[in-house]
Amino acid sequence: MRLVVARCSVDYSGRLDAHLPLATRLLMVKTDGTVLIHADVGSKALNWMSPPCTLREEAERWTVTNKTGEQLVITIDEIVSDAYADLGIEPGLVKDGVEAHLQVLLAEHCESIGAGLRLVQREFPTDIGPVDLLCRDESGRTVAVEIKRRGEIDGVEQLTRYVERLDRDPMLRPVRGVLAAQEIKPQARVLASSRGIECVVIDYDELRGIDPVVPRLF
Amino acid sequence: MRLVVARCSVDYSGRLDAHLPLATRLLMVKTDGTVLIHADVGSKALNWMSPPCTLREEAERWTVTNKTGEQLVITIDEIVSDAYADLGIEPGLVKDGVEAHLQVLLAEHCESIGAGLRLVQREFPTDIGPVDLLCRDESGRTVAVEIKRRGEIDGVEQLTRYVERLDRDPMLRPVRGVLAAQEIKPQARVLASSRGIECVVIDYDELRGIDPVVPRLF
DNA sequence: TTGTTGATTTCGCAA
DNA sequence: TTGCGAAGTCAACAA
Repeated sequence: MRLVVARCSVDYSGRLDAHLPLATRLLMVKTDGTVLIHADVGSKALNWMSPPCTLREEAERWTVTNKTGEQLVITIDEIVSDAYADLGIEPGLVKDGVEAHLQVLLAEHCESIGAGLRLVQREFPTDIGPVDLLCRDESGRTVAVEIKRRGEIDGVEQLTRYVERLDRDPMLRPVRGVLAAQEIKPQARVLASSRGIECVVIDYDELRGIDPVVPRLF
Repeated sequence: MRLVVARCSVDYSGRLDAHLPLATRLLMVKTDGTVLIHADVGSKALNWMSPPCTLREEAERWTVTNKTGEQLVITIDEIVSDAYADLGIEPGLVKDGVEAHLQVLLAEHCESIGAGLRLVQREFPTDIGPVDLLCRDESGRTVAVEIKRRGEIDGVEQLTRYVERLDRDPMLRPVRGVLAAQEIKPQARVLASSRGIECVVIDYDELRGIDPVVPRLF
């Protein structure tokens, strides 16, 4: 990785056009071709080019291009420092607690979504995409469950489409919908209510505690 | 800005849990508190903490926390280098070609959306949010236009809600919907069709060429 | 402070 | 390769 601190101006032309006036910034050039331009504030780079891309370095003009024709032109006014660091390989990030884990746990413990719920199938296919969980309740009625980490309006819309679709199948009808999430936004709750969709808040830690089918990753 | 290259392992606990095994990485500490951890590949940081947050630095343990209780713990095994650079203030990024520009241009040139279309109002308010453009067609029928850079399912859902809402107003009824975007995804097209919503693809460069009402920014 | 929406979103997975 | 959905999405802006 090469770390250059330089006074520079930048022009990006691609999906949109963007321009950075002359100022001192950090230019990060990675081994895979990635170029990132950072200011001393903010968690996001001001400008960047994602790999695969190539850097052509001239005297005071760096040009980074990718095969889709996007271009990043860095005009160097003054190099403040220029350092190289050998970082070696990256073992990679391990994550725990994403939507996929929640789905696995809820499939194993349907009763956390509603008393007496039994799993029919995970990722039940419909012609507009798979429903997260298809279940039956105590009375044998079909229940379509949409799982989200955070329940928002989009999730309610998505579930509405699934329920509408499944409800056309005489073998499944009548179908009710349940939105299960670790957190449900007020607006989503209102919309769900008006659509006859039930909202259930899931406690991930509690759920993981019931039965450690999926051991902690670290 | 402080740039530290170090062999370290990292644990994040907050919206999820994440772990980085021991390896050499770049630690970027910005003046506003931002901490970013970069490997030598990829355009995204492996781990980070966004401001406002505070860094507590102990011998071999850096702890970054924010007020919502998220925590980033960096365990330092070995410091390879530690440098400081004064970047000064950032004048900021100037952009051209985002959705807002598209809306301005289309408001000026409704005929690009459909022959004979006349603008009634931009950002026409409804009780569920503003419609991008409200127009009338040649026959005097109300047309609600939703503008997106990329037309996807969300945009169709959004427009559907607006049309449904506007259609309740006797002064506007009957209302038809048009999704105008530089690019429209197949699934969005299918859903739009089933909802009776028209899709129009807009050429931004051509549109800007018609009449340079909005001069180029740089 | 909360909510909504756009983004050069990025990223991963599956068809 | 393309399409689609999740993300610690982030960040700007309005209420």
